[in-house]
Amino acid sequence: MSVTIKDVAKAAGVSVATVSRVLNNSSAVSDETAAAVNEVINEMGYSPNFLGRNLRKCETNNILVILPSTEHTVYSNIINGMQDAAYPFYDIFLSTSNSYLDTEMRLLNMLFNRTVDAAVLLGTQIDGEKLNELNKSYNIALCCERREGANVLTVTINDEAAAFDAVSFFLKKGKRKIALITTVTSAHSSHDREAGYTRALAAYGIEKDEKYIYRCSYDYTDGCEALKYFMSLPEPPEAVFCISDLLAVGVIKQASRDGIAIGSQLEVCGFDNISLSEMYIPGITTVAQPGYEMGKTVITKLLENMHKTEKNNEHIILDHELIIRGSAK
Amino acid sequence: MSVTIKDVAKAAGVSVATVSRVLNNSSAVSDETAAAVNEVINEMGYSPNFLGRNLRKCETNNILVILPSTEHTVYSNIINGMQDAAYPFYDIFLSTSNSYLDTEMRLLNMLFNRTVDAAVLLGTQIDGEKLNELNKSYNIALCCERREGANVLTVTINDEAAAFDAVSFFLKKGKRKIALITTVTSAHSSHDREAGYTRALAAYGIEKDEKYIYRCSYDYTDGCEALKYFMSLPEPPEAVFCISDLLAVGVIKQASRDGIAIGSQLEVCGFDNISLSEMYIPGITTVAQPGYEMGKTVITKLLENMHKTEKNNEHIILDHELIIRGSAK
DNA sequence: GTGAAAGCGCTAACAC
DNA sequence: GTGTTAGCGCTTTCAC
Repeated sequence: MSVTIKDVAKAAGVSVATVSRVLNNSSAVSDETAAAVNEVINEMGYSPNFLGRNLRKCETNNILVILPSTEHTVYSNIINGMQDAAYPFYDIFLSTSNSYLDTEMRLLNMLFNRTVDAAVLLGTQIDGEKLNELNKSYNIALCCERREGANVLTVTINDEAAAFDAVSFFLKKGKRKIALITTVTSAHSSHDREAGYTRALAAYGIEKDEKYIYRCSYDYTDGCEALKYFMSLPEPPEAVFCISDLLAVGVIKQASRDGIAIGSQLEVCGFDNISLSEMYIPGITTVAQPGYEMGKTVITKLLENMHKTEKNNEHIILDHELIIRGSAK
Repeated sequence: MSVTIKDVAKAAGVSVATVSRVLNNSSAVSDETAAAVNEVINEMGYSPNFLGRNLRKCETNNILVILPSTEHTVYSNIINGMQDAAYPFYDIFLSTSNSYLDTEMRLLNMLFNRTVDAAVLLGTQIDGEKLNELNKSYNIALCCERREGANVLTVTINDEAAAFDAVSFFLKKGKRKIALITTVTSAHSSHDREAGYTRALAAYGIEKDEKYIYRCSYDYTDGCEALKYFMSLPEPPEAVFCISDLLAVGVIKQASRDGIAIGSQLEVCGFDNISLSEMYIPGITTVAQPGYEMGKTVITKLLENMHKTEKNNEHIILDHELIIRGSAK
């Protein structure tokens, strides 16, 4: 196999303890010895075997991040924030669950078998009770999606308030027939966003009307179908609030096929501010989450938890922002 | 700490060796003993510590995949293919380098310190010579981007031929003034695609004209700038071949601002077939890479290499496909 | 079919 | 300031 600490010790004429001290910048070693050891390390191309180190120290300095998918660019900023918060003490491993509970649990084995010290879940299928149980024995956190009943460190925006703001934007401009496109999933953010939609309407004395609500999946083609449905109504909506940018894209794409003028005849607002929303024609008005900050925060707090006896299981809420573009000016 | 194999052995009244045999489904253990041990394992909620196992076996069953970024959805299918090829024997860890050589080397430490058994690089900054050196001591592979001088297992499409096909598509339709938008990076695919562009023109007796070539970065705003430049020419191009879909998006976005009709007045072809290219208005004609198959292939071949004495360092080339959409019919 | 024991590479407590 | 040594949790060889 490869060169070990023993080989280095022998070649440098010192004990393995001394080599270990040099590796860990332990103070109690003379400059000359350190220099000599380092020289041997370089000469031999020695790299410490972390399996030995980790076993001994009972920690790996690795954090697992489970993404629902890499299909969406929503997570990009979050990941950058996470990596910046972790560096240089921890490494972030990304893995994707494709939103399957099975896959999530399989990935969490890395937590159970000590391959990683902690895990962050971005949109999990695991229920609150199970999360609480996991949180007793392991270091976990949620990001982007809260989970009902989970008393676990969580970082999100206030989805209800964000949706309220988006829909209020339409209302303030005089729109009254406002549709909603949402998803039929267990994702809590969808429910919260619908609640914000409902509250905004109520604030203007408008009752939620199920015929203006289209419930579907996440795909952009669902947005296309939604638009067809809305336009088939006797009184089509004047504005559509979508709980994701991808759905908004579908709406606009279908509108372009059907000759409906987006921004004038029909206004559209998305959610997430993925890079696509700026690039699309027209640009898509949307709600931005502070992704980088969310990622940085969740890792920072998680690391704190890992080095404390008493865990902080708070739900941290960061500020959202409405980004106005061509689809709803 | 947590429950160990020793605890299980004691509770089950057997030796640790027997517990280990049960864990590894070793044949030489009686059914009764196995059942008893498994019961204790479940009761105690025991999960083997992989640090111990991995140290002992000198392998982790983890593979590191270094992505340039998670900003782009190009990699999504590739990753799915990789995971399917690895499952259930290996886990795939994703990590992003943001195309920094420093970060790549830092991530490769996981290879040196035995945190992972192998690494796959999707677009690396590391030069061929260094890759060859790494390939001597470690298990590595390239995917998507070949590297000049690297005699390392590599899976790509034939970028030169793909670009040739795309540009030939324009030529066959009678277009003669065909522009190219490419990137000034070390990415080999860009050079190969430019070579394909040049060869296609030459096949029609057209000499490459630098005024029809715009060299920039990867961002979609570069595509916007490129279009402005091309339209400022005395004889603007009739078609534009972009080495990425994102650049094509920029071109089309700017065209919509400037009132240039895409698909008729100007045709545009991208590269990669990211999901956006289907969703855009108009849909973007582009070159598709067989992402899933590429990911599956590179992991399959890499695993073969890891269990052989003689490494297979071949360059595997998979088939590309031209996808025709509204931006160039 | 089962157990005893060595040892993977490393760190850290203890001795000097 | 440095060396000796135990031991982290596991697998595996060798006895029996």
